[in-house]
Amino acid sequence: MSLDHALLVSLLEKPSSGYALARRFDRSIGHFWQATHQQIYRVLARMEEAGWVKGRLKAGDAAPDRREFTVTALGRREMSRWLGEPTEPQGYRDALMVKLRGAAFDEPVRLLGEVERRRAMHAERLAQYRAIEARDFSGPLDRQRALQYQVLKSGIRFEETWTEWCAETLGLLRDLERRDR
Amino acid sequence: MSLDHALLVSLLEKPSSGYALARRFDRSIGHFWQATHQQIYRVLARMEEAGWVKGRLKAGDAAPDRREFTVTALGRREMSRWLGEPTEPQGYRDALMVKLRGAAFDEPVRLLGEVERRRAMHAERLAQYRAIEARDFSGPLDRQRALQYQVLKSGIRFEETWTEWCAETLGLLRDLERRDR
DNA sequence: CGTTGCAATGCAACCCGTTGCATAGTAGGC
DNA sequence: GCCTACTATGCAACGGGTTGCATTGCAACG
Repeated sequence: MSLDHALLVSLLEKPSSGYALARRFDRSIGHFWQATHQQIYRVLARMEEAGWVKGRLKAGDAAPDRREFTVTALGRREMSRWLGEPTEPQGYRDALMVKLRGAAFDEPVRLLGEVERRRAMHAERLAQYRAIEARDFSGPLDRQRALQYQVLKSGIRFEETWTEWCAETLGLLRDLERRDR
Repeated sequence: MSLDHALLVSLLEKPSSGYALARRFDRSIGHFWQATHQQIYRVLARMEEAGWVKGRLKAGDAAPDRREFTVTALGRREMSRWLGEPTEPQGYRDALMVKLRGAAFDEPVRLLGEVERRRAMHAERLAQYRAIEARDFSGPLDRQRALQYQVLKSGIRFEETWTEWCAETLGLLRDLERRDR
């Protein structure tokens, strides 16, 4: 919800063009949020109309012209207002949970490959996060860095949880198979 | 994604009316998935047309007439087919992360109340899950029970992770405040 | 020089989820 | 007997996200 404010924060951290935002969402932030360029351009247009951001044409040195967006004073005020609002937790609906329950009406062992695949994916992400942690967040951190680190830490914790849970689930599935035979 | 299959599983576990499904989604499953009755009725209509489920009118004893849906053989086959498909992990985009990064451009201390509120919410959910665990999943479990328990366990793990992370975040925010003064 | 590829922006259409509203019947409170 | 509340179903409209396609400009490859 509210891609608007996610973009606002992203632009506060670094003024960018719509394209650059889309690319960045594929990387750092995008691990836990995905947005296509379409959404981004539309949201940017909406925010510009509302006066939260302002786009300036930067004639391309090499690439075609791009519109670089910066956050206005009004945008900052909106940001601040939004910070004060309460936010509800997002239910983490993952199809894997549904499949697990569904597997009771099929052969649970069929999920083995899938769960192992997922375990590997989460383990790999975890490794990526740890690499970022070591590279960018060792040593003393200023305020902004410290807060960014805390967000990264949530990613680390969740990927840890995922990998552990997947491993446990693999054990259960093998157990159920043994029981059936 | 694919509320269709979530409903299919729910109906396999227990044939129900649209209304009952909506209620159940508020409880057990709904902790990590929320669906309004609107969606549910529309999806049910779609699935009935596809022949995955069949609705039978049960003249109400007390309440008004309700249409109880059961899964057809075709629906079971679809379920089984879907189980074989790979599922991508759902990025857990939570506004709280965005706010934390945004707080770098405001007063981080303003988030204290919000994070504490969230910590309490997750702690409470955790307690609920643990209560369900003790009530419904102690002692030996059949296949279906065991799989349901594994889903519940993910809820427990994630809520644990959340509460711990929130507590850590509270520490950081207080730390940043001390630094500023 | 033409083709391929990528940076950068955008339109249009569709689907899904959300919100607000409507209805109809039954049960219980005052 | 009326009002409120709850069960049960549904329509309509809006907004956000997704997908597919289109365009312009530069750069590099053969």
